[in-house]
Amino acid sequence: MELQEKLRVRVRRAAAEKFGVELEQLSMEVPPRTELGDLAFPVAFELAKRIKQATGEKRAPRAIAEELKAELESAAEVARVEVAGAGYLNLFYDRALFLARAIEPADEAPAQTQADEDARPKRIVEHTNINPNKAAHIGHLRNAVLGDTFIRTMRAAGERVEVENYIDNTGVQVADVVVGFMHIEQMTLEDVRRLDASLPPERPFDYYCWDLYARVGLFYRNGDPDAKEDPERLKLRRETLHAIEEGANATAELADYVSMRITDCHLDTMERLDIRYDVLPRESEILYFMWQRAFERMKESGVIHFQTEGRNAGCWVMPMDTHTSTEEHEADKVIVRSNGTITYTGKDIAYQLWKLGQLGIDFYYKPFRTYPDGHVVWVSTREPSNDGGDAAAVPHFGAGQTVYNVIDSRQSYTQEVVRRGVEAVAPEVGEAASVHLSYGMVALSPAACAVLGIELSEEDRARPFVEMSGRKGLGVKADDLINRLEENALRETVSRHPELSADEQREAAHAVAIGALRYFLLKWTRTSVIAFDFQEALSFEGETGPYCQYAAVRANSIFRKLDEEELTQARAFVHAGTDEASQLRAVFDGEGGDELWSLVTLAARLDEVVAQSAQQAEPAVLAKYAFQLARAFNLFYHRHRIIAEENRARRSALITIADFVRRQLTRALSTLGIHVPERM
RNA sequence: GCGCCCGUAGCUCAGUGGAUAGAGCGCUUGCCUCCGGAGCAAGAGGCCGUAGGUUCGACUCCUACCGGGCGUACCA
Repeated sequence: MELQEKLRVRVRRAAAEKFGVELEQLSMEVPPRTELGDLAFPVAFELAKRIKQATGEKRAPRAIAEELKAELESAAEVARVEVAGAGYLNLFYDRALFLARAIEPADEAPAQTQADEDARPKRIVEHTNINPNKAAHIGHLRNAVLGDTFIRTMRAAGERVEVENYIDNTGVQVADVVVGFMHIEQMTLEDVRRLDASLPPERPFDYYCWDLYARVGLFYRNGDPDAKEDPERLKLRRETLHAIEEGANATAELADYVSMRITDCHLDTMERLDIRYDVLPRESEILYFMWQRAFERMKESGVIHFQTEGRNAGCWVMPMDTHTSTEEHEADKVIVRSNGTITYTGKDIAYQLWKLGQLGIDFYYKPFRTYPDGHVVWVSTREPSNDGGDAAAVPHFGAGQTVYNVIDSRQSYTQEVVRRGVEAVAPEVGEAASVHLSYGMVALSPAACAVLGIELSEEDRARPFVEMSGRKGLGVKADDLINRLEENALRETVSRHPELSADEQREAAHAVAIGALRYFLLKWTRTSVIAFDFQEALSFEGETGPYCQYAAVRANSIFRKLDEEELTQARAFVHAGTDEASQLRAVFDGEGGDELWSLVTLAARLDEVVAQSAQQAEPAVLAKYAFQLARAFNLFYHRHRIIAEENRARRSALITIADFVRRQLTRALSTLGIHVPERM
């Protein structure tokens, strides 16, 4: 990276000296093939244009490139420079020198004190956010894996990040399940507790609620899925919702039990995927602590007003000039309903203002769960905690500089409203502080529907995919899919490695299953809709996580057979004097040298790919890179007998390259949340 | 109607304004002499939705059109 910056400066200086052109921007690219060079500057095209503009003189890009060539060639790291194509300036590194530098361990970052850490700008990422009323499905998994990987990528790029998982514990969806327990099953809180304790581990509480939630949907329709909802029965939902908001009654207690138990189940599911959180802000506390202040600020800023006429009479609304009124509805967005209750969007604005430190208020917290490594997830509470021990131990949450909300693209309108609300209340923070990390939904392919035994309507059959629906109980549960992946991986591991203990086999199978799942969810760019297909999701071959893991495992097996001493010697050879360097150059210049070299430059690109992936908030960039690197390594592995190589220079090169690539690949996978097992 | 997203190989998808548009799956054909075949290699397969424009240069940017998806709630 530093080297590239140095070369950039040289080109810019030469352009100024020889042609009198100051280039503010200078693009660099990687040539399509190694034989063309390691770095290309299309600068001559730009210069030709600028010279013509300034003087009217027409100069050939190739001739311009020729004039710049010498300046680049004089750099020590550069072996040679060629002018190619219509006028590219293509640069070739000194391969021996480059390899020696690439394998040097990165400088250790100086240890930070807590005070230093607290002073750094904080990014907040909110993800998962599953309604706590049923088991998580694969759509929720895409959200969580995307969010978690984005966090890992930002941390790898050196950022300070806080992870939040918003719990909508007082919403309609929770109320629906409570209606189910109370009015379909005629259960009290004690009954539900007893039921929960009696459920088998393979059909836990969140699974039970999944089915119950679907039954409630039918209940509202008097048992006919195609019928309209019965207003009498919907009244039960309204009453339940009201009781939950009121608090301090049996219904609210049941709702609290349900939502927290389900949240616990969700955290269990996410823990299987190595996904963890710092804090769980709940809607109940946002309403209790944050709403009044946020409401006042919105009124003061004039971003919302009280509507006295029309369809929205009696509501507090935010005008949305990006939208137009239609026959069905006004363009304004309702924030407070005419009955005085607050819409989801209203609560979301309050939450967002808190996340950006704009309300000057905080929640109370208590520990929700402690992970095996001691990390604590906190949950917001109304009262100071007395079971949490030392209040000073609570980290300072919120007040982020930038907030990323991982939410699917169907909610982009709501997110736009939130952003505008924040911008109006806190112009100094502005719209830029709120980022909607939008992604496409996970739908079911026709084949997946067939597997699940879902009967499709004629209309649905004509479509490429079918939307999942929690309300209808239509979808693939996250734990079911993970279970199937683990079963398949275990079967494979047992047959490949009968010599391993059962624990080791299970551990390897788990790593493979998670690798497969995380990679499957990350390989698509954010905007694309995933049409979920079992065969594809369960595959361990081709462009998959296990393919990448396998490459790293094979690399590790080389070093199991090699002495520690041999690696040290190989590295010493690469680092040694001019004589060894010229022998190394000969290796790269010899047959298959370009292929070896392209593997080195690809592996060396990890840091810039991580930076790019973080900057674009696009984990797929890193996922594709990991796959590409694994593919290149597999080819290398196939072509070269590393341990058997007798030529000293060649052997040293092969060993250090294999070691370098496995370290970079392992780091890339780890940033994707994919662990490399010992054997698989 | 309005807003956002998407049309690239048989299928599913990558593709910073730049050089010969790539991958996986599927299909055809080869490869265990071992550091692991969850692998490697080769082959077939493309008016990059259509038509204009900008540019030295367009899959990429702009405009129009055609086709698809999702929003556009006093649901969350």
